[in-house]
Amino acid sequence: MAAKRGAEASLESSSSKRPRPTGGDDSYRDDNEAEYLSDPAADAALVPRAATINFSALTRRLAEARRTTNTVADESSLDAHRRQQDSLVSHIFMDQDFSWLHLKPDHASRPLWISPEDGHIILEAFSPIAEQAQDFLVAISEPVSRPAFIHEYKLTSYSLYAAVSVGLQTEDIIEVLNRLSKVPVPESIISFIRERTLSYGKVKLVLKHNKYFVESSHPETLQLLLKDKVIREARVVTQQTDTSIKAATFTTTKAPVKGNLVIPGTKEAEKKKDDSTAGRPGAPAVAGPTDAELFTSVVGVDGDEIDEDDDNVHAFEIDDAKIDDVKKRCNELEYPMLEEYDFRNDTINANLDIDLKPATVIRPYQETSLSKMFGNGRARSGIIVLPCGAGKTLVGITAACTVKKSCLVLCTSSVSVMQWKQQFMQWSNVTDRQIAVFTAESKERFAGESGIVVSTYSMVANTHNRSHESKKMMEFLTSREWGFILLDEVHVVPAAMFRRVVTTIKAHSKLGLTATLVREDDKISDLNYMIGPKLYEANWMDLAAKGHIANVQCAEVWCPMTPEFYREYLREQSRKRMLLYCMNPKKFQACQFLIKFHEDRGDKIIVFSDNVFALEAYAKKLGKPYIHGGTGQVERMRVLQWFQHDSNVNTIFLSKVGDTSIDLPEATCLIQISSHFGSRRQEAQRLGRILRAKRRNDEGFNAFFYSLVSKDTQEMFYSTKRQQFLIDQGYAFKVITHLDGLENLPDLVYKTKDEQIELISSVLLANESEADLGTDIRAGEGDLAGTVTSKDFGIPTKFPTAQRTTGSLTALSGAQHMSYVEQNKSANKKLARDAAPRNKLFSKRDKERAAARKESRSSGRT
DNA sequence: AATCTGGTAA
DNA sequence: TTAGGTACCAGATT
Repeated sequence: MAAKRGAEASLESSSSKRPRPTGGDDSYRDDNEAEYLSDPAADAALVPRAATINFSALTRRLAEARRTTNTVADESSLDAHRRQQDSLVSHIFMDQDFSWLHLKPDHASRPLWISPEDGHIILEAFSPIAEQAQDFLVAISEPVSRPAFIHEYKLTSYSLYAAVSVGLQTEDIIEVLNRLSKVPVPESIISFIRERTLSYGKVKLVLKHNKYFVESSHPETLQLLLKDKVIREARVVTQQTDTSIKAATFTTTKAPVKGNLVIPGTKEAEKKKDDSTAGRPGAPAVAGPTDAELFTSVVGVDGDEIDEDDDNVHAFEIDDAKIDDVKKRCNELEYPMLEEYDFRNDTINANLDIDLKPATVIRPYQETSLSKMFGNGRARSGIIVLPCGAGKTLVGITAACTVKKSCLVLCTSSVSVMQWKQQFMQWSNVTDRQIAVFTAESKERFAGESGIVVSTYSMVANTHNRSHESKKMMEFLTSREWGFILLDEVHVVPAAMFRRVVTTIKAHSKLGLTATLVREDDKISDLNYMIGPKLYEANWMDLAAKGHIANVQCAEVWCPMTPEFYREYLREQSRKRMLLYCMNPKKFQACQFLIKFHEDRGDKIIVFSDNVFALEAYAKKLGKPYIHGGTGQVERMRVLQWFQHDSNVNTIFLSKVGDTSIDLPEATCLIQISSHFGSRRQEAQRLGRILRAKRRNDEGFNAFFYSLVSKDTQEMFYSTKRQQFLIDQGYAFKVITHLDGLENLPDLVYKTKDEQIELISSVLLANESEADLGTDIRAGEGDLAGTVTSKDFGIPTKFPTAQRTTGSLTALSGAQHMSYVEQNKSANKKLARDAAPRNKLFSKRDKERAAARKESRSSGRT
């Protein structure tokens, strides 16, 4: 509803130029305008001046609208919260005035806006052709944010690199872009695309007959590269030169075509089985008539075949020891090398006779991602991004079954090693003898010349401190040549230690899989040359809409701190603060309430706490089983069994172990009570734990994700950061400031002051040196008035009335960019100073702590 | 098995 | 608006 308004507003015309509300320099706009007006070609295609875009007007209107609908709200944190949201909206909407861009006459049917400033692209996701447009945009640009109605993408060097590597051509990109755009594609963008794609995809790194070749269909490009010192020195000059005439110094061969390569598990594979005759040559890998329309008809996913069909390619050999340098160097020279493996013509490495089981059929998006990988009949190295629960494993297995060579699978933990093996057995026809596991416990080896090895990054990356068996195994791994290496959770690979696996293992092609291609450091872009470009990235919302993954309702629950508790918080150092806000009794109660509520609905609930101390305290108090790193294997299994099969155990508590290293059964509700700072990855990974729960519910949500946040603490800030990834995927976080009925919950924990004090003292006694515990007395803060009712929360009746923040531009588009800063810090300090007499407990504790500070911490695990 | 150490990620 | 505290893994020891 609100979003509809936003859509209309964005088409609103604004006839007069107006100064940008944010102030700032206006001059650039006038310059641009003059330039545009002076272009007669552009003018001809234009509609009257009246139809122009004005984002700033839109923004202002929305702000006004909100102000009037929301008179109740006082100058409160909720208000400040909104202000913060506004400031987080992409600056396109705030600072820039694009009223000088001229709409095409039929702009209404075209879904794109393109910013001439920085290559941002705005997609109207409600457009009838949005889906096709999305396919295209995902191929050429980086998704920035994809909430419900308005998507934002950005053209970057890497995204164009990826586009070229999946076979798109420069002019096609420009043409399709122009077709989809409401305004003529700005010259600045066109030249950016030309400039970038010119060199991209022109050079390939190919491993042939055990030798690495730099290959290109443009000999002049190779010559250009050889001018570089690093590359020249890495070149291997063979005495015996090829007789080809075309480029005297290079080897020249026929470029391969896709021919009749068929990816198993696809519809095409089905058809082929029926045909008794040989497959038709040139049949497109992407048979999906689903995206046949706009995108494929214009561009053609296999466009590069046509291009290369009759071309010759040229190559020179390089020293395999210097591969990494060359790759890096090429990247710097803006000639990133695509890595491709011509596995069908590899006669050196033994084939591995595996295939998907006949009954296995892969889903359309899995097929699409694989077709990007195998589009030209070779295996391209790169990364596929799919949400958890969307079948990443099957994509990997299918790829392995397509390549049919020896394959190394690396994952992060030994648990997922077992899972991979199990999945391989389940989906494909590998035999037990062909697949080997290499972990701390078991060091198997496959029988025969070829096979699959599954291992962990740390097993392969560690150099010293190896057991004898491991050493021997590593020799085996490094000495042989792998056709295919599968990197599960690739986002970990840029880590200093793990990145070495890419160079120590000789593999012809690499496929990285991940759900969350983000890191909190800046190393994620290293993957571009270490592994390859991002070949495909699924839109979570799309998959949810189509029923492949669960439909999740996300909410952030604000739990007020009690005054005494908050006072402690203000006095404490950062480390202890964390414990204070984790153990906030209000949070305790909220947690209890939510568990009760969802257990009554019949949900299976997982509660996450990063903090083991808090984890234990919560779990014990609420009488639920828990698992953390220190929990023994036997105990783990027992608890998981209960959770899975016993209808009396519907809730478990998990520490960080649950993030990666546990094979979690299905759950439908997830509650987070403490987490690792601002890690977007962790947040997304945790959410992924409930995505598998796809009850094929036709309407509404079937999974729930709550973040419990102590109000007015740093947690608010981190929480905002953490959500960013999910918000960009289109998830909307609702803010709940009040859980209705919480006070009336029978046997509510820590209801009385006495109980709360008791909690404090028991905690202090138990664990003074290791961790501090929060304290508190009683909630006092009045909740802020919100304006939206529980209906907006999407849960029928009975659910606690949710009060949440209302719109803002982001809300209109479905996202709530939430931001929180501690307001008025000086006031906080004052509060701490003027603190009423603290509980006696504290002064005693202070003394004790001062004494204990000298002693080094003797903390251990439980 | 339980526990310690060292190394690693986020 | 970054450093550091925390938990996990592998390997070795009794």
